[in-house]
Amino acid sequence: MLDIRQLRNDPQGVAANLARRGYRLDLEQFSALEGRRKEAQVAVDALRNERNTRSKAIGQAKARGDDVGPLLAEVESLGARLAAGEQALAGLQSGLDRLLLDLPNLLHESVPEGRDETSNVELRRHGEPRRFEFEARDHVAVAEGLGGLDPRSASRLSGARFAVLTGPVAALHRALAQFMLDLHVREHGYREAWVPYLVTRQTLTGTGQLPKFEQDLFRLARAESESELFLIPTAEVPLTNLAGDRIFDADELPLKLVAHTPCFRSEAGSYGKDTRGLIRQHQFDKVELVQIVRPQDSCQALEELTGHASKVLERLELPYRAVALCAGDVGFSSTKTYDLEVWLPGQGAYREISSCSNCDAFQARRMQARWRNPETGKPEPVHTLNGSGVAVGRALVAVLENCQEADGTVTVPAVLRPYLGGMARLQPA
RNA sequence: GGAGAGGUGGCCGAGCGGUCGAAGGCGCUGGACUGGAAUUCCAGUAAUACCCACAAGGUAUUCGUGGGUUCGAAUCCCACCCUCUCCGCCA
Repeated sequence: MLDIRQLRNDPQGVAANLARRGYRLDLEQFSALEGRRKEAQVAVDALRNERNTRSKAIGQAKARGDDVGPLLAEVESLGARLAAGEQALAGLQSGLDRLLLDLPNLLHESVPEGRDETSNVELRRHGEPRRFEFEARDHVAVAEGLGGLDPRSASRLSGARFAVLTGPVAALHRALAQFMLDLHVREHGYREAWVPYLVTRQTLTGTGQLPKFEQDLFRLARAESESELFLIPTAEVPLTNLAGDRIFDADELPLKLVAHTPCFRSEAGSYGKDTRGLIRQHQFDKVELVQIVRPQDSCQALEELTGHASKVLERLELPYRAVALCAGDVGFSSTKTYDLEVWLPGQGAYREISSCSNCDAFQARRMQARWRNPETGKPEPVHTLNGSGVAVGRALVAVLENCQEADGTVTVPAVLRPYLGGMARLQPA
């Protein structure tokens, strides 16, 4: 959520910033609505003030033993007028809230211009894509060769975009997640967390997935109850919301959290994209990094967090590149995002495996995550960051494709071997 | 699923129709004391919105959430959510 004060003080500037994303902010609609809301609120406040004053007078008269009949008569029509005013105000307020909740975050000035991913800026490359002396297969072929992928069963159980992994492939998947978690906890100073995979509408509103992107989520309705829960699309949601409704002391920050969770996405609107293999699934595992920091620290924190995610790929010896997302490609809640793209020999392309975002105060304002700024003594929004460290399913794909051998085996990256009982090579069953 | 208790400010906790944004304590901040500190003493210390210069000052809202009763609700009524204790069931 944007700071409504900034929207009032500098509407042109806000509109110009959002325009970089390709988002058109209707300033006239906003200022008309905001003007009417303000008017209604002033009117309602005045009526409530009158009611409070008169009620107090009635109380005092009663205490003295005076006749309150005339006083009651004076107050007779107040209730109806107040109720009408309050109803009008509530209507205007909810319209304004909805408008505000639907506005994306302002972009950081360093975000490059551009409409879509073709304008993203490559920052650096790490590692040389390996030269294969045989034709590199894609991860589906490699995994099936190992007898570790069962697409028929997956679709029989759950339909399209689900996977069943078995044997060495399932073990490799588990090893990857555990390695990442350990790396971030032991070397990068994150606190391990285990969190709910089902969350409320309010929680998803806090991080920005709702109200606008409900079609991307799996929603669970509970029988004979109006209550509902959603499957998390990323651990960013529960982890970041841990800071919600809190006021941190300065010395409690930064708060660095990591969790390994499944993620669930309905992938509405992505029909036909990445239909083969494990790239795009309704369910996948991810190790997620979240930082809650002081506002002055968030830019630096984004660089560090991206470094933490990069380290995963470096330790796995996977070639990757880092890109800065351009204006049109930065997500709703983010002010600035770096993507890490891993080299996939099966596709001959770099594909996203991590996305690291600085959400500045945008999420903090939505969920009331604050810290007490020693300089002002006041509670002020914290800044929140999140990043994949990294997507486990895609890391599995990357290892299978990059570490495959001509004979169909897969060389296990050295850092994963301790998690596989020392196994150095995955063999066909 | 059955029985009971409860949800109040950064935290703990009193209040149970009117002057209650709410006693008391903890914590925090400032001051006194001290060579410096601890202890002690004094004072201050909620958030949000609106008027307004995001100052001072003022108004409104907020005592789990949403409704209701009332001139007036933290306090009474209804529904829902959540927490805790005991019993049952269960990975």
